[in-house]
Amino acid sequence: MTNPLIRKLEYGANLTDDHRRILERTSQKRRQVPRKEHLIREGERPSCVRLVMKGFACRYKLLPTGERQIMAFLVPGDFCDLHVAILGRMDHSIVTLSPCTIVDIPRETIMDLTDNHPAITRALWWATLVDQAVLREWIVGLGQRPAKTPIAHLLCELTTRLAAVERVTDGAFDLPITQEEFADTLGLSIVHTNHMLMNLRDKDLATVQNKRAIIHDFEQLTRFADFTPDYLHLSDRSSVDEVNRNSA
Amino acid sequence: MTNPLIRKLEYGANLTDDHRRILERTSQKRRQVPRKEHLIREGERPSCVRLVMKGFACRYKLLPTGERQIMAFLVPGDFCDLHVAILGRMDHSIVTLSPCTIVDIPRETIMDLTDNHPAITRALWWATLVDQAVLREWIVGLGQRPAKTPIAHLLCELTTRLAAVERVTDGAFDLPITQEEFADTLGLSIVHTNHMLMNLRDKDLATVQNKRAIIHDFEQLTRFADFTPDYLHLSDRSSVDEVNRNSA
DNA sequence: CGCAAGATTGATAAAGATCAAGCCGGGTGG
DNA sequence: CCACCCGGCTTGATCTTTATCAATCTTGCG
Repeated sequence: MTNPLIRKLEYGANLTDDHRRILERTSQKRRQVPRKEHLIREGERPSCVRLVMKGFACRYKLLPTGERQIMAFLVPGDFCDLHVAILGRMDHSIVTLSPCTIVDIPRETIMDLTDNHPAITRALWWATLVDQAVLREWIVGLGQRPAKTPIAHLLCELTTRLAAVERVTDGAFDLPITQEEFADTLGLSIVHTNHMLMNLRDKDLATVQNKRAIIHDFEQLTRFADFTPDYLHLSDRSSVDEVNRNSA
Repeated sequence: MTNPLIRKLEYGANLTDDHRRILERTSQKRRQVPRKEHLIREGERPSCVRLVMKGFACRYKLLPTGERQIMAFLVPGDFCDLHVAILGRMDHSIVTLSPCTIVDIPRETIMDLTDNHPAITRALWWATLVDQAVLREWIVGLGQRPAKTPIAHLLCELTTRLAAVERVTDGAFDLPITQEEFADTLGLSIVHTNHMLMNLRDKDLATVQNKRAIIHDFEQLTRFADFTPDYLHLSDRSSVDEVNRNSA
């Protein structure tokens, strides 16, 4: 399995073998992190930038009512905190949703990359802009009522993002997200989230069970969710096509 | 009144007089745009980057149901589409909410800045990361129930952002946003939005009327909305303090 | 003056929350 | 090896929030 960071950045920049070698070198020293472990907490000023190589994590914020709002899912190839290199202070926390393989890249390495490799800088820049586009799309989803659509939309998005880093086979992929975590993402109660997921199952669109998602009909699901992948800016459509083919 | 772009970027970077002069030069050629005019539409690939100098605009997306979701308010000093320089294609539209003064900066000028002025690049980078943090905070707000808090939170945010570019005097500022636009932002009906705004008025926290917002008690309002300005990364707190002083 | 956009008010209906209970599956200790 | 226990999923009943529809009011403006 290829390096998911490199795999992802290929979509946003024309990398040379040289660039690939440099990126490969930065993501050498890996470590394992168990489930439900914090990767970073609100308020911290880390000296490393973390990168997810394997597993799922999420950004979240705790509310004074004790509820938590999840603001992003991090999948292989995603940076946890590239932005703190500039902003300094984390304004939210990140926790693993499954056992993860993490790479820590020293801030100096990032600085070196951005000073000396414009193409890589551009690629990293691109990655954060895609993250931004995803946030905008989530806002669109959360504003929506009724709640059936957003959950289907989220599944479409995850399918597409994971396909881009080759984590989807035969229209199915590991999805270590509990219904409570879905609920915290969509701002719904657990009960209602359950209803919505069963609704998708009843409609033969997708089954989310046993930490695995099976997309029965991606075509139909995208129509149901009014999903268009353009905001993910994965102009190379091959992986998306692959999902279509496999779930057909 | 100073250039709002420069005023804002001062929060994120240490600019020299040289930098200020360069930025001042890029934002020379201004044009007026009436209310409800599109600045850019989904799908376009503009050759200029647009910057708001005066007035309000918003990012939005239209849903197939005909509803619209507003994803960001643009105030003086904000870029409309800095990101298309990298991503290429707009994945949403931008429309003015009031008459606006706009600056068009050719893409080449931006490229020149990013090639030759690392400090300015860093400042622009910082600005987009702050935009990203704002999007995350909106997600937190939209996930929230009941809906009283998010609307108050939005008012706190606008107060703080506008104070940072000196658009707040005596705890009051121009706010050319209709209740329908608030509704499209918060994912609420117009009627309910109206109730929530009146609720804030009844509580003597804030009055939004006649395209103007009056913050009666910023201290109380922030407590009510559980607002902390840290995500705006305006580490220089002077303008925030000013709001407090003036609305006291 | 009169119109049109926007704000307000009231009555009814639907979406979704909350509370409560039962179920299922897999890990653990006796 | 089996009983039990716990986290997560499912189901049902009731209650709150918020939408929808409909009407009236207010205000800026030509």
